[in-house]
Amino acid sequence: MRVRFAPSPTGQLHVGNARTALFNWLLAHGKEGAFILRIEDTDAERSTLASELSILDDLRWLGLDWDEGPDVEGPHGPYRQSERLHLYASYANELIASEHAYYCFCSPQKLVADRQAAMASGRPPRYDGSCRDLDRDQTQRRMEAGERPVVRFRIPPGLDVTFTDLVRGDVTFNSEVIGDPVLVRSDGRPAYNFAVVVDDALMGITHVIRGEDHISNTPRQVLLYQALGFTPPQFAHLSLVMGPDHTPLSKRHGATSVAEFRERGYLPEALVNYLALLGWSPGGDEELLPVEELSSRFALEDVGHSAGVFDQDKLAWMNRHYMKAATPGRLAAEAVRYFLKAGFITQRTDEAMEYLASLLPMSVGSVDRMEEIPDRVRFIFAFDAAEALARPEVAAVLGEPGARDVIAALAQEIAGPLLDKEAFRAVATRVRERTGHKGKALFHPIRAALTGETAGPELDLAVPAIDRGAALPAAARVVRVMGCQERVRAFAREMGARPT
RNA sequence: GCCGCUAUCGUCUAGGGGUCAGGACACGUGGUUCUCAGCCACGGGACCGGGGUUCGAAUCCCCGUAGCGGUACCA
Repeated sequence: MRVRFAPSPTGQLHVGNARTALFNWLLAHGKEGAFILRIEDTDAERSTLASELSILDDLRWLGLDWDEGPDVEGPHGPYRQSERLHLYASYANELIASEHAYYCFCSPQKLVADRQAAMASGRPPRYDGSCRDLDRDQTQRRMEAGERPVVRFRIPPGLDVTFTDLVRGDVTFNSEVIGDPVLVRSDGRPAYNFAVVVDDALMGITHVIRGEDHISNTPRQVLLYQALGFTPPQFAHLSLVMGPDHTPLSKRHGATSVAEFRERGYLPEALVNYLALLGWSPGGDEELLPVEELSSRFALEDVGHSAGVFDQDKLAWMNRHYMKAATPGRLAAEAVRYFLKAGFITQRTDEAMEYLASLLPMSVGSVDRMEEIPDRVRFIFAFDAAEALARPEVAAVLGEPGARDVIAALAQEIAGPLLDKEAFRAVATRVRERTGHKGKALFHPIRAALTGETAGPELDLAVPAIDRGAALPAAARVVRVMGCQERVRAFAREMGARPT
């Protein structure tokens, strides 16, 4: 089995295309087939090398490695269509010689006019065949006169073309609705339908798994395989990915490219797991499956037929799951960029990374993506008593019964750094004994004074995290963290300046 | 317009001539907790419409309808 993914390098890798790549990869991986990457860059105006590089990068990030492709090469290369032009030219000549194809001199203007006329009268819009029967001399003369013809494929009339789609079953098109497609453009570059057939045949592709938008191209490709003397591969067409409003997933629905999801802090295994289940079901009740499990269970027969809506909420849920499953060290490596961006860390030193790793378990269960983590622990790095008290919800805590007493007592009881849960508990106990307040009346004011917030991670974790941060040397390159003792004193001072 | 594909909770889906139509996300309620989030429990929620075949249709067939795709010298 040989499958392929053949993107056009005209932008970033869209999640819909990533899913197509993934389904191909899962199939090959589960059946020990080969996964080939081919770059379809015959559209010179829109193709860029930067886009090719970013697509390769995104594929690698997702873990979809390929056996043959533009960077690794292989026995069927080159793997960029722009480097295979001689092959298309040679097969085009062969088709012209066998009269499966012919030169066409019709102007674009005529084609547009014909198409409009056909639509207006309710007929299928297709090429009218004006140049089908030009004789060799005429063709020769016009080419010598400087006209640049296209090469068209001769579609046999009145023929039902049926192919078996591995997802949908038999699909039939009548050749009457298919106009003679352009194989080679007037500038000599091959058109998609031609290049794809030549390449898939020459590269020995056995299963073409692609988006449903190609299903109506398939009959002309099947005919082309036959004319060229190649055996057509098996086809499977995947339904498309939609936005919540059931229109094709696009920018206005939010993130659509793999690069964007990566930037926002989704883990690749979360995106892979989510995408695998969009349009395919492994059958059982479990949905959180490692990639090896996905590939061993994947089968085209179990792929759904209908378009699927991309559900950001479910992706977020899976991402939470994989963030919780990841080790702190891995998470720190993945999330450090967001801390650098927030300015909480200024350099990736070993101490900074270690400190980060210690912070992540308390914050990771409550965010959807890694980019949200710094905000969840912002209280550690950006404490300011005056600012905190200026906020209504924090000021309101002071109005709770006994809150001022608790804070005053806390200011006296904290004698040094609270480096672990036990140290914090001991202080909290002494404050409780001194003030007689417990539960919410005790912890709510403590939270306000120590974090400057009214909500956040549990204090057992948050408080030691603050003082461990405060104990970090300047060389750790973590922004200065104010310790708990200093915090509560500052808070009490500000509180004193605000009478009840 | 023409051709093609598709149709089960809001979403992703399982199932498939007789089922209490199952699960997950989301949502609601309760519990846990100093708080938010999380976590746990419980709950509401679906077979596009109409015909036909059949003892029986969500399931098979036909016709509609709707959505999507194609209808290029884009891919």
